[in-house]
Amino acid sequence: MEEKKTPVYNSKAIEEKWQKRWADDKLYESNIDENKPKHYALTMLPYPSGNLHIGHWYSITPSDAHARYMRMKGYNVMFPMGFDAFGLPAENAAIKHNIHPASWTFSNIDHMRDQLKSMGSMFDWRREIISAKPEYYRWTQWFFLQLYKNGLAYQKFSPVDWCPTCNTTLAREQVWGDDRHCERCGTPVIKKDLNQWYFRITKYAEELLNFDGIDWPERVRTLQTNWIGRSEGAAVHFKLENGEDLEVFTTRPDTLWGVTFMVIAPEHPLVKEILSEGDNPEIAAYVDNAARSSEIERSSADREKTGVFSGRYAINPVNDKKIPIWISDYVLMGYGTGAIMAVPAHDQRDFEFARKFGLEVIVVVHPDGEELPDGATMTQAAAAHGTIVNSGPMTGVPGDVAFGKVCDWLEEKGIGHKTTTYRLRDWLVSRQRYWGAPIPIIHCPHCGAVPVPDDQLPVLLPDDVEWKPTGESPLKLHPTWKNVKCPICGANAERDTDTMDTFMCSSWYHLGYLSPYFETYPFDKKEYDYWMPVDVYTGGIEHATMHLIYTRFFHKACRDMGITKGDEPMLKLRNQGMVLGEDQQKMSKSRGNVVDPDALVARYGADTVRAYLMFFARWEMGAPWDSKGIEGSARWVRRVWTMFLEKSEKMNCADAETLRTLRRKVHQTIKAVTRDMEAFQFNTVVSGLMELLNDIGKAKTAGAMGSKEWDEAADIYLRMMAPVAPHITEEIWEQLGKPYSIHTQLWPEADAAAAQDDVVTYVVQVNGKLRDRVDLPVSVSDEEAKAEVLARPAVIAALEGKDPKKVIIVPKKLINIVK
RNA sequence: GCCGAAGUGGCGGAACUGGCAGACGCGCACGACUCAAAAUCGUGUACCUUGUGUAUGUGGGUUCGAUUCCCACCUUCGGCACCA
Repeated sequence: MEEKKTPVYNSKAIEEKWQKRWADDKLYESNIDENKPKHYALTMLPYPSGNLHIGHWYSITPSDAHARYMRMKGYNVMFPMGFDAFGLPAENAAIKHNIHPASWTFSNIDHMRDQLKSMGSMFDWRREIISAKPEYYRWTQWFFLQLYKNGLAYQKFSPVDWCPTCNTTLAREQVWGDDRHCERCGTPVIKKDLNQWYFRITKYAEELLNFDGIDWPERVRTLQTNWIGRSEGAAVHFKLENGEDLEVFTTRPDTLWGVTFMVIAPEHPLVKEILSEGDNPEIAAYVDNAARSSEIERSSADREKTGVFSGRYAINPVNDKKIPIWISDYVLMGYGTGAIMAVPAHDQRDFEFARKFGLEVIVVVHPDGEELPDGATMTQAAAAHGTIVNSGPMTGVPGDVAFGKVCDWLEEKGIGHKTTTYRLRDWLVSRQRYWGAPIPIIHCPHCGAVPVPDDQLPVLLPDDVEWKPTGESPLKLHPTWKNVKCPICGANAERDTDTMDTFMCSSWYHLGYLSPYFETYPFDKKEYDYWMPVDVYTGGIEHATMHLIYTRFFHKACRDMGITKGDEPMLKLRNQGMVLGEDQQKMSKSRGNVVDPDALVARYGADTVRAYLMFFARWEMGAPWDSKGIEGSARWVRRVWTMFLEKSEKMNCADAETLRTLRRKVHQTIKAVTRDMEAFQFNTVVSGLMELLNDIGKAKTAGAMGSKEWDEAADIYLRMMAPVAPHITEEIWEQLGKPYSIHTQLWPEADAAAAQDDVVTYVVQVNGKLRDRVDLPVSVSDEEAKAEVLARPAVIAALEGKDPKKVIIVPKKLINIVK
């Protein structure tokens, strides 16, 4: 038999060929085009750790496929990429290998950029930004100064985890073990108070709770709402014996008459005052110890309560009762005022504390429908909703109005007022590290904190720094860098030696892409007006509370300063889950379960790796890696190759029904795949295409190749597959003699008439159990369907001669007979 | 501990608005091709006590009908403010 061999699918050659061609033709460069609707697709930029791992591919590939889909839908799409290049790992590498963080970072970036290019993604590389470049961090510093000049940045003393041996601040990941010791030297960490910069994100707490006009996942909105943690309550002024004020925040002012003691955080100013007034070893020891616990430990509800009596008393302003003030670490300085009124009868934590230290318990709420609890004998805090008792003027007030009545009463008496508190804390931006954007402030003994003048930005990191193995910040140790003249008075002054939290760099990188390293402003306003806001933002769910709140805050603050427009930076957010190792554990070098994408690309080609990553798990869920499963995607990609390029033995001789069925399936698949693309359900995009390929294969066997239905199927199939597998589809497209490039074609539209089924299968149930299936024409009426079904032998048998009580008909789907 | 999410065959997953549980793929089995193997193609594949049978983490509830809604519990994963 004479045979014309189809060339073997060679992923490497094809991918190199098209990647070069696309770059040469500037196929993915995105420029302002007023004639097209714009689409700004943004995906979270990687940290240049050295190697792209499979998680990056998992995040980026579907984002790229969706951006390609939007382009085929007719949008002018921008899909940029960059590197979030400041951060701790570079500094660790510097200390460990005695290499400059910049050289470590930039060589990692060069490698990772090549890896990113191997994915065949539609990045516009002209728009790349690297946050560690002076041309970028110049504007990070400029933004800091804008926030400062507009009263949104301030300095405050606050504690950091500190290693006294290494003489350095430790990040949470550098503190190990239950005894909280330094990862480098094992010394137990201590807290150290440093004067640090904060951004006033709490000013925007209320607005950040509002998600109107943005399409963000419910779970992210919930996480952010809980993170911000709005509580309505009252501020109440207790008096100390010396007449000083001690303010507490309470969500339950209606229980004020049940207060039997107060608790203040170990960091509370009153504690410092007590310690400064004389030796108190017990309190000092307690405070030291509390400083060594993490906040997560301290806020654990099931932790054994500890505390120490302060020796002081306060006066409850509602009844002039003298109550003891205790110090305990279950009260956090960062929430409310760092002082609480304790109502042990109605709060479980207060109750445990009272029982442990033998403090009084007074019941002030009579829970509805229960016996009045006895403070002396109760074994847990009572429900706090019911009628108020034992509460002077408030006795007898029903629970549902007590809150409001007490607040009014407090305001009338001038001892308190209704207020709202948030769990959200201001954003601490100072880092005692080298590899970050220097805080552009000069500290002058006469003028205070003075902004570095705009024309002197950026404040460059000095290159000639020394790396101590202890991790001490080289900016502090540099002999000359910090010494400057005050820009206002000319006196000898010092630069701020701290750098900024890297979340500051990533709060505005979406603006950086608009016009990278623009010289006169952080971005070109023309580009801003065209591209912003971001239309789709994709990235990991782990960023739900921090980065994604910071960037919203940053945008709103900039809006109020006249820099940005609109209320939100990112209209639509979609998050992916995590790819675990084959052992179902988080991938990490130490576990040895890391999957290397380069090896997979070398073996299977980027198209197969892309297809598998989109197919093997629900994108927003993630899943463990399965190294065998990728074979299925490899087979699919190869089958597509032979399906459309290899001539069939039987050509153009299929019967009409085969062709009609083929066409129906093609148009049904357009509907399904389009719906799933819109919904970010990439696994069913690929499975839908696989299913269609199976049907195309049957049609090919039946002789459909060469028909106009076949040509339409091939054309539509390749266009739908192009976002998933951009290289192979471009190659087949070319070999079929179609016009370059497949990626500039339009997305196919389903023909509703062609997609219409001829028959529908009714599911027949008796009492909810499947008893039969009946194929009926689509045009059948409910009554006709019912008659057909009741005549079926299986139904007659199941009814056992009884009359149906009820027949439920779901049109075109199901008939359930209730007997 | 707190906040959030998820539990479906041997495995990853599918099931659109409460309506056929297991699409698609992996794996496995058998067959075709081959001297043979690989690759490819084809067929089959939830379970059992084979029947008006059981089954979507466990136990309850709502409903004609529940993987889907409600309640309680268990397990796993993400975040918890200096990893990014």
